[in-house]
Amino acid sequence: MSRPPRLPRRFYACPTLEVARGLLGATLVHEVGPGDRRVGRIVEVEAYMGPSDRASHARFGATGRARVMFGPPGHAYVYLIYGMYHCLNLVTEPEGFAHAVLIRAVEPLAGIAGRTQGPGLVCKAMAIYLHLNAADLCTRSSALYVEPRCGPRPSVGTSARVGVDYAGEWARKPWRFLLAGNPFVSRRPGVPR
DNA sequence: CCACGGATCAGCT
DNA sequence: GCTGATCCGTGGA
Repeated sequence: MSRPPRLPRRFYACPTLEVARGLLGATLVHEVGPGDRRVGRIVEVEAYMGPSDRASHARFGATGRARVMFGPPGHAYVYLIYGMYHCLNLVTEPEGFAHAVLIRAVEPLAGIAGRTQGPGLVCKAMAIYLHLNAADLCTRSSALYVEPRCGPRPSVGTSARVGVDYAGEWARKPWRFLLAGNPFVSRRPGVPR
């Protein structure tokens, strides 16, 4: 019995906007333990475009928590936000570029209890915490990984990124991508809560 | 050392 | 629409 393939490192090494679009419809898997396999379809992501992107944690350089983004692609960047939620990013582009894609929402497929419409809720529902920071998504044994989308290319909507108003013109870049009309997207494009 | 604010969310007005 | 919860990285003194 063969398992579905994991997205390989060469997928993550591609230009970040391509990776972000390519992740939509793909399947995020966290094998927490025996009998606990949490699976969700990625329906909303955001691209963070390196040190020059004033909305990115990489804007301060390869220091502190952001160091993982400067490392090789295909690794998880997990951080604590507001002292109580976690956010999952997937590191993209070749080592040194510090680009990443934030997973903002998934559609529950298996093993998930609770809401998943927002980056903090995704991590809570899928038990993704700091222990997975810097985890490699591309090895055969990794507990966290992404399976490629199967089926036709989905209809993709875009908007400005959420919660980065402090970043000036960078906040207006259309680097949020979502499955148009999917009910598990965190909020409608352009419509505040 | 201390102050500030954040890639969030739930709950309340 | 606004606010509080609660930790940690950054930047200034």
